[in-house]
Amino acid sequence: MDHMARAGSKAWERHARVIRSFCKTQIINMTKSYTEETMMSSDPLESATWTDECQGSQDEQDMEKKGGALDSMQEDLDEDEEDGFNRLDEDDDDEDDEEDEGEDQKPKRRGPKKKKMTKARMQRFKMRRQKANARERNRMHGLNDALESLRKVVPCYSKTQKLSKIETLRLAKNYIWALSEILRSGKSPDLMSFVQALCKGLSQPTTNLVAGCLQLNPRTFLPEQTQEIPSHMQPASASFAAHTYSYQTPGLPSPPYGTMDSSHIFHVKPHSYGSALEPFFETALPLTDCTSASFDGPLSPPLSVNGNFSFKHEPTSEFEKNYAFTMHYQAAAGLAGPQGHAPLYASSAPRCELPMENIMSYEGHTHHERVMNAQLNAIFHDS
DNA sequence: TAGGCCATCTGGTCCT
DNA sequence: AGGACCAGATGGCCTA
Repeated sequence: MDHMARAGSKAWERHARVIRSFCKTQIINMTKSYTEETMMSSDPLESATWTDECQGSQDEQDMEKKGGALDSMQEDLDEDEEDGFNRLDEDDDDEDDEEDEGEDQKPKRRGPKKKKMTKARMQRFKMRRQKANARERNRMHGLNDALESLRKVVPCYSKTQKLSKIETLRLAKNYIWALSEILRSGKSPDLMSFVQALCKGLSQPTTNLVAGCLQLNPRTFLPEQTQEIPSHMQPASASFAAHTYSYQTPGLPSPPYGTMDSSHIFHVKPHSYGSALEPFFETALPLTDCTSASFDGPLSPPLSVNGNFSFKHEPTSEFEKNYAFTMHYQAAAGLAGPQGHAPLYASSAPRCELPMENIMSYEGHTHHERVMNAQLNAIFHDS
């Protein structure tokens, strides 16, 4: 057993030495490559086999650079071959060097029986690597295309202010959940709760964007950190909160994305929570009159998503109040309560008829608008 | 200038 | 063997 252990140990040390030697060589090669790569030009013939996958000048530049690095590495490896240093495929059963092991020994020349990384093999390796890179690029492009498709069907789309990948996924998840909840309950939600559901777990800029797309003031539905849910909110939206936040996936990254527990959402100041839709309802839109408000003015300007709310001020003029959220609000005033909030999916909940040409894409993406109009009309119209 | 986001390369793993 | 998928590393770009 002792003999076997020693033999194993020796074999392991031999293996480790080979690895150390290889790593040292690779580090030297890579260092050389990176210092030379800016001076190297890529092989046009080789590049031609894969630059057709490239979709932009940036890609081409990147790939040329990397190709140069590969060529440089190739040259270094060729040099190493001549020096006998490049033994990538060493046989582990090499017995003739047991006596000259040392900690800092340079890699020794091996016998001719060792396999070499020949130029042909290196060439094959390079080609394989390049093909794999091209496939990976295509795969990621496909993934990005799919993500772009997703961006177009979630309720907030802008070509100029694209949602990030992670925000797109989160918004899509929220959107799916909200729609599912509507299907499950068969009831129309109130708009604010719907927006809250959409914005759950989103960063502030994305929340701004979504809110702006829906022409809501984020301040009215984004809570502050330290306040509690007003008790008088609970009949109206607490059930929604319980629904909405119970499915929150644990372990979301820390801010800016946040964990979005319910306390994070429903911190609405007592004096303001009931005014979530105030800018839209309080004056020009009598809750019982769903036909009086209509506005055919211009669309609002593009939103800023730079972290500041798009609506930094409450609408002051009748024009703003009317225009800020042109909607019809059918409410059973008595059931909606003084704050105008009814249970989210209650049949008596106020129904919103949203002129979708105003609330969705402000960039005139007609297809997207059609899709979203249909979807949101279905939500806020008679269910 | 730091941090966020992104594209790309790369090596590993699994599957066909 | 080769392709798909994945995650880590890296560097560029942009913005606050």
